[in-house]
Amino acid sequence: MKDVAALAGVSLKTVSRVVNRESGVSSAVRERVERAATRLDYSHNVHASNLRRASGRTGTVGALLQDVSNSFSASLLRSLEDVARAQQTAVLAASLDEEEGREIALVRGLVARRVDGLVLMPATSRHEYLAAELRAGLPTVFVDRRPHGVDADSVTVDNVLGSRHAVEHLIAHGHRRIAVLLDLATIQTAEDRLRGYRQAMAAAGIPVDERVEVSDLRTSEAAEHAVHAFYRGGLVPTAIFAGRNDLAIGAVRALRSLGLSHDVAVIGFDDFPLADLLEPALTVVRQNVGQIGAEVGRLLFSRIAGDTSPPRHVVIEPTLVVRGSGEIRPS
Amino acid sequence: MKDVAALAGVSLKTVSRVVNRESGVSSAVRERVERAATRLDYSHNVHASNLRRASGRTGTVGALLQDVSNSFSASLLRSLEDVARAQQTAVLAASLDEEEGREIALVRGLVARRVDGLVLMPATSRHEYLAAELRAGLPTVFVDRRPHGVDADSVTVDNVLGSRHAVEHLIAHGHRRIAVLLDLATIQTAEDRLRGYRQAMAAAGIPVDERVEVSDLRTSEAAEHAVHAFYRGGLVPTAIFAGRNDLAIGAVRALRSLGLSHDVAVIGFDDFPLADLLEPALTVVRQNVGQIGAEVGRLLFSRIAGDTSPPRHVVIEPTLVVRGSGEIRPS
DNA sequence: TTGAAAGCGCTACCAC
DNA sequence: GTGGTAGCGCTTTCAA
Repeated sequence: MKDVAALAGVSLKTVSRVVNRESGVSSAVRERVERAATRLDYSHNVHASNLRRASGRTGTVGALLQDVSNSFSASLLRSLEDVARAQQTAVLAASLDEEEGREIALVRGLVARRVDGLVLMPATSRHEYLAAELRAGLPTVFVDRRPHGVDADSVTVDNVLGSRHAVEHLIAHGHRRIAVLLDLATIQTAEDRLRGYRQAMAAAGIPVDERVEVSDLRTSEAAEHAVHAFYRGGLVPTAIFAGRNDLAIGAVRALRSLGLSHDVAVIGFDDFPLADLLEPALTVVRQNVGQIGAEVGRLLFSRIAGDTSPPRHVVIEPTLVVRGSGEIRPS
Repeated sequence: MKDVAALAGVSLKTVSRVVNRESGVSSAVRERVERAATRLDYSHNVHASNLRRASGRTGTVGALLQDVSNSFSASLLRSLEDVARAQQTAVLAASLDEEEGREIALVRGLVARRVDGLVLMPATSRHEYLAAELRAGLPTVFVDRRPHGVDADSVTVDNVLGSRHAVEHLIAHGHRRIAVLLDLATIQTAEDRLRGYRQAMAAAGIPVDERVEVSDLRTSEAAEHAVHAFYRGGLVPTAIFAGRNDLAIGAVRALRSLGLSHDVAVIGFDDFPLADLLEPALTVVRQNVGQIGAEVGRLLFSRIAGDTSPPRHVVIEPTLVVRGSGEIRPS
């Protein structure tokens, strides 16, 4: 910038004015400065700029998601990005893979980068480590999972409700032996989905068989093995409720290889591309990701803009998307 | 930092040493400083730090992809993230949606943020606008599409080869009326895939019917309409080669609704989750995304580490994954 | 082992 | 309209 000023024969401050499109520069001078800037390949340094700037904004937000390559996180990132772009803001994205240490280290990194805001799909179950930042006013929105031990904005889905509806749907179609596949028991959404399952079973007066309640499934393959184990072990559930989309896929794979895909009902939690093209098409509990992402963006940027009202907790109702696999009757 | 120094009764420089874990601080002093830092909720400001630092690194790289919510871009982002994390580097991710203006604006933004490196899946077809940055030594890796008008590292897939293999495979199964669905004709990968198609047809001595060569398809729905149009128009291809994964999905949808999914062969370019669970399972040309991403990361960080050897162009050979839909014979 | 002063690239503030 | 000076939060250099 010094060089540009020298070449254009003006002061530093004038170059700064031109670069920032401030008013009060004659067009002759402006043009001279711009020519000098191009000639020297000048590129503005926003970090130096922000360091001195009153606003303190960096035009960057952080998004810590479960895994940017899974369709739920990826879609969320995309909708956040769209809101951010409209606010001239860039998004730092990272995957946590349910690793608590990674979450804490990454949050520290983002804070050190002075992000204007934070979107967090936490891997941790206690969030006291964020207390200082929240007190200092760092705009933070929890997504998919609520904050624990601190208060902050959140956008979540009513997992208990979605899960209960799914299981009620299966029961209404005549099922009583309904298996449930779940993620790590320590993850709150998994716990809520189990609760919904149990509520529906209890309401229908069906005793729960813990041998068909399988938790801690981390991958599609794990779900596949679990389903194979059911039938090898003679448990023969007539319906399966899968508490995450890849677990549903694992279940479908297992049923295919067992030749049972048209005999055993399946409902998955969380929709995904192509669920409608499977045979039978997969009935799912849909979380409206676009709506969640837009809501997260709206909340985050209203905080960044200075909204200091008490934390808001947006709860989105998932909907059952009927496609076929969930309407198979017990044989 | 000033406050921490005051509270700990030491100089600024000493606090800096402690924060950066430099040697030459007595453990008594170190501990006093650390206590003061925690008490004041001190958080290091990496931007101020980097401003003065000799290395000039920011520990941030930019990734401009086609759309972070599609599975190809998302997987690429993920593998890049894994390499970056190992280098203590964060990733700024953004989607271009094939918009040229967006690409140029975002590159400017990333340069102004002084990213250490850039991964670019360009929307533009000419890249002279990057010349100054490349000359200045900004580590840049093109992915999926080669640079034009400038020289820079690239990791691409041999699209002509992959496409030719796919069409040869269809021809070997007895097809002669093979339709092809493609993205925007201006996108180089689309053009290459068309070339591969034509090479295979020419080599087999099959005349090309331009009515079944459909370009400029942007969405799954567009592909679906195109396929419907074939059969309404009496063109009745016996096989379809789809030059992008969502176009293949659109084709499958159309064939389903026409009741032809077991009569017309389909091969898609680019694998995706669940392609094996469709009925019939989808035969695809697979681009090994994990390998591409890892290669991109390796190249990028070797440049960041100071490797100034001439640009390298890594070309990855795609492979045909045979699953069923591509082996249907003409009826 | 510790500290003082200069300066990274830029903008705020006030003077002309 | 334009420019000088101070200073953002930190690291560098060199001296103690």
